[in-house]
Amino acid sequence: MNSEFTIAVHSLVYLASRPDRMATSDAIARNVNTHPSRIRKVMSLLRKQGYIATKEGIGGGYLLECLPENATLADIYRATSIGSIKPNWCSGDKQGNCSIASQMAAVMDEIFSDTEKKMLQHLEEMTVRDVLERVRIAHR
Amino acid sequence: MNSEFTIAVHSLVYLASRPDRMATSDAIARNVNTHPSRIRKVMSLLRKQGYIATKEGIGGGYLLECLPENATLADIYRATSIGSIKPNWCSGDKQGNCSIASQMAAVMDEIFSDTEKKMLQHLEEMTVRDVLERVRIAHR
DNA sequence: CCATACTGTTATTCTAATGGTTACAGTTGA
DNA sequence: TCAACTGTAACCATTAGAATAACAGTATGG
Repeated sequence: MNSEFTIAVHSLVYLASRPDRMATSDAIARNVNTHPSRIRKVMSLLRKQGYIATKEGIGGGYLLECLPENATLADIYRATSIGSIKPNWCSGDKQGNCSIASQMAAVMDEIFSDTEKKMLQHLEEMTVRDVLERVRIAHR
Repeated sequence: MNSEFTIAVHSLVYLASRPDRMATSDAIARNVNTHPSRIRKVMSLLRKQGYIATKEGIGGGYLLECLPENATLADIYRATSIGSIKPNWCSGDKQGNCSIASQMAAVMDEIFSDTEKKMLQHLEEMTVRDVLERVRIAHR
């Protein structure tokens, strides 16, 4: 799996932990330990789904728009990494006349897509608030 | 996810489809569309778990040792790709004193590991025989 | 017992994916 | 208008992944 999911979850948890629920890409990047530009790219995806709002200009940054208990990890996964469970590489040969070689890629595709759905059902049960809780408990 | 899982499933399905349940790495590689050496590497993993037997020397190759209806995709995933759901990249800074930055990696680790377990529960319900069936149905 | 046809494994090379960095235009408030 | 932000795209560096080569080990048939 793609690490933009990790970055997105971390960023939202970080925002949720702040009293004003705001931070700049720079502050988030320092906490996440990556480049501000990468944060901005991921935040862009989250903004398009309405989980955060952006304020440009001086005193700007990112603001958590949703309640931490309403943002599920499934939402975040869908916004950042859908399809990433499937490897890029495909086996077989679609054009060939062997039934296995020609159909395997399509069948595996279905299997990966079904598996991802199950994964999402599980991620549906965890929210940004839950993750923040877990972080705080782990910190003791 | 790692494509060795795909190669392993494809190879086992291919073996299951053969009347004698045998094939050389060369024949499997042609069907899967990769290099024989890669097949041998993956088959080595499957052999260690007892799903196939190897015969070296002339007339040798790989033999399906289990019943196709007993080999689940979860078994194959465990043999080839366990842990591959988790990205290599980790956020935060374990040494730092911010509770979020220092704990996030561990919490995400747990989340990925739980998610992988759910995935395995789903893969548990599909066998090599089922995949072969699906391939045959898709071929019509 | 030797030539042949296999597997097992490691090392090397090539390619694609990923993450880091830079650059710069656009936006906003003091 | 300047300074502090975001939005994006482009580029570079690193790493992971796949293909290939190489060769030792093993079994079989002549």
